[in-house]
Amino acid sequence: MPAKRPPVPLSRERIIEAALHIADSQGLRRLTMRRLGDALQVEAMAIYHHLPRGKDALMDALAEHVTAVHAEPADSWQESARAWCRASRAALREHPGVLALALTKPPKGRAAIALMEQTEQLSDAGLPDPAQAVRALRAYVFGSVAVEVQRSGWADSPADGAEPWRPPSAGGGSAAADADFEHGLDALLAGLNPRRTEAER
Amino acid sequence: MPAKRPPVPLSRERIIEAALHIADSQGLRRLTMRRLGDALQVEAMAIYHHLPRGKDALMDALAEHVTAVHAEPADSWQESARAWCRASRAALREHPGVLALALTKPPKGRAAIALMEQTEQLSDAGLPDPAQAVRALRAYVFGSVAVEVQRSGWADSPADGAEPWRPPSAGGGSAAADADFEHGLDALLAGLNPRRTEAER
DNA sequence: ACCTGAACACCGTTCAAGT
DNA sequence: ACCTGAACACCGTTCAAGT
Repeated sequence: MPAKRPPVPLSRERIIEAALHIADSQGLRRLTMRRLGDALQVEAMAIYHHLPRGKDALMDALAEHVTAVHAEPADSWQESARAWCRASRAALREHPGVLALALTKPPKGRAAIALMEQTEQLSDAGLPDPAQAVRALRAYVFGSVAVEVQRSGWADSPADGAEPWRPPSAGGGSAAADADFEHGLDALLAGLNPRRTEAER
Repeated sequence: MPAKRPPVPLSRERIIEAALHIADSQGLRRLTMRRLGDALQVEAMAIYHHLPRGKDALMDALAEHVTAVHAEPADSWQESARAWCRASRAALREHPGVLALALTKPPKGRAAIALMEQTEQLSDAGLPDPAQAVRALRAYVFGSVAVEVQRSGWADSPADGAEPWRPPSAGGGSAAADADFEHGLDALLAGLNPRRTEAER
């Protein structure tokens, strides 16, 4: 019987991946340094070598991971905004276990950079207050995902599956939620428009 | 020297009040059964007599407390909706320490009842899909409070004051946030309107 | 009925030590 | 450089016991 040497060395990425899996399948309160070590086939203390600030650093990294979305600028600012709103929603929905962190922790690192890029895209398109527009769009994504995940009852039974998460498919399920999201997004984008009609007459 | 007998007996209300104070001033992660006991001048184990399911029950109670807002029905459904949106926002802003719970935990008890009341108010006003309207309004409140609290950097320094919380008053502070909120709320309410103009012609 | 004390299993983090 | 083992202070929760 061959002696087991850790096949793949520990890394920040592998730690975050494993942490997301635990949080999504068992809930944030069960995400523990020791359990995380077990999942990675390593003593919990080894994690500190890759995340020096310990659990706080882990929480920050999780929030950043699920919140730092990048989307290529499109033809119109509306399409650009639509793209990263959809991407943000998808990322948040995929990881309900860290949603509380994502909605609550101020953006840092790559998340903060992504925010700046988005603001710049809207600024280049000539929007009068691009920062405010980005805030409004972020608020929309945050709010709709929060309500959707709340409604799914995820927080009540976070121990069912190992997969990312599947909204209750029958009756008021994912398709209706998607339609609601797109509909509200359209309305918001229309509201953000520097009302061309008014200026033209 | 008179012997100190606990002056006021422990109660569910006093426990929740103290817990909110700790969460808002020090952060949710520092809200501990033992610390809570200290704040209440009692051994931690005494709390279990009033909250049998322990810390889980406490978390539920906190989410419910900050999320169960009641507002009297007004003349129009718009004014009713405006009233409880404002009340919800105020309650959430007052307690940033439990915002993560409020946005994440499915509504129970008085919170669920408040939701039903709101749906009924919109239903009585003849809105085609009152449940969806309530969801949209809730999402709006959740999202705007989330970005506002995030922006305030509260999660980065939850140890500064004992008072509920004061948004950074200078430069993009509370007044601008209020105006943004009202403006967006107007737009949303307009969008929810069963477009009278279209039906009339 | 309401609270305490001791106990148990578990947690985050440190530090010296191993390789 | 990367990981382990032992240790420390702290945590949630139980249970029998006190009043």
